[in-house]
Amino acid sequence: MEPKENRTTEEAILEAAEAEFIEKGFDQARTVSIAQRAGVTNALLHYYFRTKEQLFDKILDRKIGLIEEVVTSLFADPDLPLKERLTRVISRHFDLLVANPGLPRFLMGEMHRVAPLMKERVLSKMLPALMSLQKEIDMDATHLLLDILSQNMFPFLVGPALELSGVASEGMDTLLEQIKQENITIILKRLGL
Amino acid sequence: MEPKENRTTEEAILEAAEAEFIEKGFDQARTVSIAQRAGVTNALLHYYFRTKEQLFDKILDRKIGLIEEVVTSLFADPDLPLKERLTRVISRHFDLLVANPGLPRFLMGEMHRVAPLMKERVLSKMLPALMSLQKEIDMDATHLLLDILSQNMFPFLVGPALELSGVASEGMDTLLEQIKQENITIILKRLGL
DNA sequence: ATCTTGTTTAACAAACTTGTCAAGGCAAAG
DNA sequence: CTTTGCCTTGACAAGTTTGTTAAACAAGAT
Repeated sequence: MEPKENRTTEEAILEAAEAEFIEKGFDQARTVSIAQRAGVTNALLHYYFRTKEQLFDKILDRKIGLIEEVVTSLFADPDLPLKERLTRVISRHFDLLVANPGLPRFLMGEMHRVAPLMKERVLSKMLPALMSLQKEIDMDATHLLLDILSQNMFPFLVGPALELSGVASEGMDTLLEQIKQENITIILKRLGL
Repeated sequence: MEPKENRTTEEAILEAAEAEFIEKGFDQARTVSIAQRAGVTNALLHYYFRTKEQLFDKILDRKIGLIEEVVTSLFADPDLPLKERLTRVISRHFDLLVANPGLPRFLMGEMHRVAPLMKERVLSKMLPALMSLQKEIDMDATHLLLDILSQNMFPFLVGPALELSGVASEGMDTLLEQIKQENITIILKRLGL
């Protein structure tokens, strides 16, 4: 018999798992809670994904994939002006975070699980881009990249806790856009661009 | 009868708890493990500190206290030149992190527990200093402060994971000093100082 | 010496969580 | 219709972890 076209339940579980894991982190996430969210029993969850960790890894894979996309954008348009390339990287990275506001906190909290995969899949792809970038700037390229990540991620790390200095959700869109532009300006200014 | 002078066991438990909590976070921390580290039984731990959460709160109090110290240094020498004051704040904050390298990761991971206490004890004290600082600079003072925190904390957040770009522990001291000076320069340059 | 108060221990229970199992259901193939 | 293979379920077991309890212990007060 052909594999039945029952992606729905599997997808439902994956979506529920993604929400739960990002919301609560691996430790606080409960498999039964995920199953409930997906509208299935816990046994079914374990039927599709043997263990909690395997389910987690599936989710992690998805998210790392998103970051890979941004990283590969470092290669794109290799003969565009440096200023323009950096602007795009910062912008795309920030947009990624806007679309996944919980991602920074999730990755940071699960760093010990994330690091190996990150090193293997992302850092290796980043290396050539970093090497060529290094030829164009004075400061250490790795350090620059870390600063970009830092500056972009930090609002999302502290934001949920401090409610971004009391700003409600109304002006959120414009505030985020403002922060993004600011981050771009700051990085470019540091390189004298 | 006067309270017996048996601070030793209580302190031992507190120290063990601090190590365990910062090392593993609240969820992964085990009360029995803390008790073992302190060389006592788990029952004794619960005798001194009723619950795991109460013990955690005691530790959190200590750490928040450290941050309070740095924050209050914003008030110190109110008629020192702005440049000098900022330099001191960045420097003291960075030194605090050097002395407590696990603190950023700990605070970030436990943000949901940290945030309320942080808001009440630290942010309130920060407000007057921020108001007066705002009169002296163009950009948003809160944003500036977040950037300072961001820039200082990030190396400690990603450091343990990436091994700080492969740098071993030998050159660590000088590397940290280098990063600190860099952070100071970057912030000052942004303000045109 | 005995009482009292704070300390310490071993054993225990209660709750929670992950993961398994045996059995039934359902839809297409034969 | 029956077989076959995936899907689904309820009940359950096994392990962990927090927190309690009753009883013993040490030492100063009376």
